[in-house]
This record gives sequence, structure tokens and C-alpha cells, in this order.
Amino acid sequence: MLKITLPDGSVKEFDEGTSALDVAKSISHGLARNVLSATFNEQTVEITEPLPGDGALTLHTWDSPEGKKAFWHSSAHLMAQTLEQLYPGIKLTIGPAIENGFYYDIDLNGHNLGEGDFPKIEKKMLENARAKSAFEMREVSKQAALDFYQDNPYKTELIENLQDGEITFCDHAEFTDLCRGGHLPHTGLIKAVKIMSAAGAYWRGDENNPQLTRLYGISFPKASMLTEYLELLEQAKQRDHRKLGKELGLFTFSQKVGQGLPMWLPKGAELRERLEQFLKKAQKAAGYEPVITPHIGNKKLYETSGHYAKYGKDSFQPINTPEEGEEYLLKPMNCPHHCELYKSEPRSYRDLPIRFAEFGTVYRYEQSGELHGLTRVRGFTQDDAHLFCTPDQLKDEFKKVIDLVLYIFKTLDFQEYTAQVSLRDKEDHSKYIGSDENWEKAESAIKEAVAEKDLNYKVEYGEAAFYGPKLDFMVKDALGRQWQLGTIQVDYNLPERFELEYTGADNEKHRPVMIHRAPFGSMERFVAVLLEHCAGNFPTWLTPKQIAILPISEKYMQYAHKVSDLLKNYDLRAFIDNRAEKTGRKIRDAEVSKVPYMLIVGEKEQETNSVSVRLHGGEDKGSIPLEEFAKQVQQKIDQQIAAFN
RNA sequence: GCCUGUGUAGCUCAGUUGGCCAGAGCAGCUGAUUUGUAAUCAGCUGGCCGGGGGUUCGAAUCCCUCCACAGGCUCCA
Repeated sequence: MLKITLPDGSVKEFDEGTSALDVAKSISHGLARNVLSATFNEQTVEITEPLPGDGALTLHTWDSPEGKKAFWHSSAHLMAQTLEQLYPGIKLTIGPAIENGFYYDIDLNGHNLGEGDFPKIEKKMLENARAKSAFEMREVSKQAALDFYQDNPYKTELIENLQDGEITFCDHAEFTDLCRGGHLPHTGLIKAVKIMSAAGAYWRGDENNPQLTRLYGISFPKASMLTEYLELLEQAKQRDHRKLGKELGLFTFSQKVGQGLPMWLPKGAELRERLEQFLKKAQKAAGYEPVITPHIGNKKLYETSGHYAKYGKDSFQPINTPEEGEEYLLKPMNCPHHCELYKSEPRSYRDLPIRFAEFGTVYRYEQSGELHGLTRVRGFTQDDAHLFCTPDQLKDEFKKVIDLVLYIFKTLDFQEYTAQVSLRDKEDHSKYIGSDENWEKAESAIKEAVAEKDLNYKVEYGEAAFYGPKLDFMVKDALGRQWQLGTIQVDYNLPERFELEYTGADNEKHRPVMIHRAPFGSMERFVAVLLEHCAGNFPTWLTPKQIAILPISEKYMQYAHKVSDLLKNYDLRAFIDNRAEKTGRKIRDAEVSKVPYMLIVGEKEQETNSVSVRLHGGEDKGSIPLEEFAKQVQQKIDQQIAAFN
């Protein structure tokens, strides 16, 4: 007999040879129909195979990530089977389940594959699915596996790295694949498939390796789920910052100016300025001092910082002067300039911490394939600051920066965020500069600060900047997509390289520690993320046009001006729609341009010195006395943007 | 940079077995309308069909090449 412990803690007995699927059947028919995969003693098992002994069993359905994983993993097999049928001679490599679906990397061996081929692949996949072929695992010897894949160098490479005894194949129908396991019982559960895109991907992610074709797909147990998923994608497209940015007249690009160089239109510039003012105010309260430094710097500056050695060849190339031997770089970062500011006079421990803040525009030559709207550009403005402090002050300063970042997220309504502590690669230290000792000090300062701030965070090794570890903040937008925004980085290396010093209480010279930080990250990326987060409906304090005044007809224009003047006195941003259009039209246009408040003014309002208020989205607030309305909006704004302290 | 795809008016898009002067809606302009909670009517303007080269009697349509954009890979100070 087998003793099986279920997640609710109950223990049930089963005959030897019982599978996870049998267990599901014993619980309910519904569960048996819906179970997709199983975890046994924390290991993924095939749900149709006998359980190996006593233990804890968890059954997974579509509602759990494990269930989806098995579903998509199995779908990858199905796609591979289909591709082999359609394109004989192709070489399969790897095909994992991913967050939304699955992919398979294939060496097409001369075949060509584009979007036009997707429907026929989808059709054939569904045909294969309907055969309800069972997925069956079997163990193979290393030699047998190598023999099977003698024409496939990719699979052989994978097998070479495995031990005899741990190599398994998975069969379904006539198709066989090297596989670790975790499948659906049979292909028939896959009811809807969609090939999403074809893309190039290097074998093992290394650009020196051959480029394979990566086919992305997604599949579902119900056709309606696919429709829903495609609708969700459509929604995401609607709030794409590139689309909204154009519609709202915030920014633009010009081929003539150059790739990846965003230009801010008046409304966008106004928005950005407002964000900057907001942060400047908070930074002032937090003891930062604004500084301004030039857009270019002598190449030697970046040789000192180490950036030139690391990024020089892949950057915008140096600017030459009429004088021989002088070379300047467009600044790719602000820190070397700020280090020189620090050095402009002798510093005492009494001066520290020093916090230099600058909205500094920097230029980086990103690879052309990497450019994307405002989130990935070649010229952008960082809300940068560099904090110089004593080693003793480090942790405290770090915590204060965390507070500032969280204040910004809260004000801008990013409720869900996660923090990522990025540390050095555990084994390979060659890509980093600086001593092991300094790295360890910096890493533990971050870990402690984060622990004391009680942040929800994860640790990633190998994600650190080359000069120091960092804490990155990721936010989720309204559609659940993750974006990296703010960053806080500890740096012992630049102070070393720039020979920064302060005189301590002991009258000796000491080296300060630096913190680089940018809560928004870059103004460009932040505006992009904010746009997508709020679907273009900015909070009232931030939006370029807060109030649309819509006179019913020309007769009320004078009153409309009176309303406008009064709102101006309250520091509210209103405009009059003075076109000879019907009210319905004016409302529609204000709705489309996402103005939060619409004031309809006609005879009634003029007589009672009031306004008829309609909110963006359609809510009718009825008539409100003019001054009262202004006060209400002002109050609302004050709530939205509470002060930092 | 590499792979795959896309590029027609300010915007969204029709138009490709190669064939009259390349179309629509919206926006813009002009005029009429003076309007009460998501589009008033009419007229007009606007395009080297991404750039260059080629095939052809003839190219938005076929071929080559460059550029930009999109998705992905690689990268991200």
C-alpha cells in the first residue's frame, strides 16, 4: 500500500502502481478531468505513471502555474512534432514553457518560415492534438541517446552534459524528444493553439553560435481562453505608450534627427517638467543640492572612471576639437562629473553626506535592434543624484533613498512593486572592477538596509553593475507587466578611482562611499511606464489640461472666460473649447483627449454662477457653484500629491 | 549588430494575377449651423505609395539595396 499525503494534510492509502491521475479520480471526476500535472515529494512527476512510494502529492490544474507549465511544455512537444511533419530534416534544440506560452528553437536546415506559415502549423497542431496521443517517458542510455541524435549537434551537446541514468525521452504518437518530463496525460487536452511570432535566437544565447529560429506559441484548454488572451493583448496595445504618446501629443521621433532620440512636444515637456518639480521638491526636503554639469566631458574623465575601457568602443565616438589630441565624449553618465564637483574643494567629515542631484541628459549608443519607444533610447535624462558619505553613514543613507523611492511610487499610484537586490556573479568576478573586500562591504550594506526596511525583495546574482551592487525597483503596470524603474547603487570604486577624500575627526584622510540613485530611472522611461500604467489618464496634478470649459453656444463665451479666469487664480489649468460645435462633440473631444474635468456652461450656469461638472469617463456631478468646484479640485490635488517628509 | 516581418495623406487603413490621372474615414482649411453630457452639414486642400537602383511598353504592386519601425536574440554604465 502507498500512503499519499494530500495538500490539505489528509493521508489516503492506495494500491501499488497507483498514478497521480488515479488519485485525482478517487477524489472527484471533475478533478480527474482537469488535472494537468502533479508534484510528488516536491518533484515533478508524470501524472499517468505509478507513484514510486509514500509521499506528498499536489495535483495541478490550469489555475496553477505548474499546471500551465505542463500544458505549455506539452504543447511545445506538439509543435515540434508538427514542425517535423511539415518540414522534414529540421533539427530541434530546446523548447521550454515560458510565462505566457512556450517556444521552440529550431535549426530549420534551409527551410524558410514566416508569419504566412503560422495558420497551417496551427491547423496541423490541432489535428495532431485531436489524436489524443499519450505522452510517455522512458529512460535511455547515454549511448542510445547520442545514437538517436547523431545528426543533431544541438541535442548531442545537451546529452553530453548529462549523466547516464538521468537521460529520458518522451514519446507521443510517432514523435520522440529528449525531455526531463512533466507532461499532460495526452495531447487531446490542447484545444486551442496560436503561433505568436517567429524570431531569431542564438544557440545557447551566444551570438557566436549559429542563429536558430525561435517559434513562440501559446495554447489553451478551451478555445474561448485563446480569444480572451488575444483580447487582452489588444488591450495592452491600446495603452501602448508609443500610441498614447502620439495621440496625446507628448513626444515624437524624427528620422532626420536620428534613431532613438526622442523629442518632447510642448505637452510632454510640460508633463515632464511637472514630474521634475515634484521630485526636486522632495529632494530638497531630503537634503539634496541641485548641481548642473555639461553634456560632454574629456575622454580622460571616462578613462579614469573605467567606463571608457568597458563601453568606449560601443559608444558614440569621441568628439574631436580643432586642437590636436583633445577628445571629448558625449556624457554617458553623470557620476564622473559629480566626482569632480566633490573634488572642487577639500571635504570634512562634517560636510558629509553630500548629495548632488541633477537631471542630467546622457547619451548611450544602444544597439539599433534594442531601441523601443521611450523605454530604450539613445539620449535620455536621468533623475540622477550621487551621495557621498562615510562608510558609517552608508546604510542609513541607503535607507533614506529607499524611502524617497517608495514615496514616489506611492504618489504615482504604483501599488505593486518588487525590489531586486543585484549582486555579483558568484563565481565569475572578472567582469567587475574593485576589490573583493569593498564588494562584500557594499553587498552587505544593501542587504541590511533592505532587510531593515522590510522590503519584499529577491536576490539576483550576476546582475550587479560592473562597479557595484544595486537595488532595483520593478513595478507592475495595470496589465501585470513588469518594468524596471528606480535604481540605487552602492559604489566603492569610483571614489577610489577619482581619489575622493574627506578629513575625518582623527585628522586623517578617508575615502567616502558613493551612492548612485535614480528613483524614476530616466524621465523618458518613467513617462512611458506611467503612460501605460494609467492608460494616459494622468492624475490631475500631472495632466497637461486639467479642465475643459465647454460653452453651450457663443452666447456664453463671456461667462466661460470668467470661469477660466477664476480657475487660473486657483492655479488650475483650464481651456475653453470655443469652436462652433455642438456640446456632444466638445464632450467627445475632451473625453478622447483624456481631460479629467469637463465644465458645461450655459444659461443656467451663467445665472447661478456655477458650472455643470462631468468627469472623464462620463460621471455627471451636476451643477456646482464655481468657487466650490475650484476648491474641490484643489483639495483633490493636494491629496494626490502629499509632501515628502 | 543578427533573425523575422512591416512601411500608401498629419492619423487609421483600402488598393498587389503589374494597366484609366492612387482611394476612404478622421484630422486640417472655408462656409453654413448657435447647439445641454461621446462625432451637425457641405465644399476644398492634402500623397515622389519610406529612399535609391533594376526588370518591363507600363511598377504602390516583381527583383536588388539602403533607411526607419515592430517582435525576438544579444546587450544595457
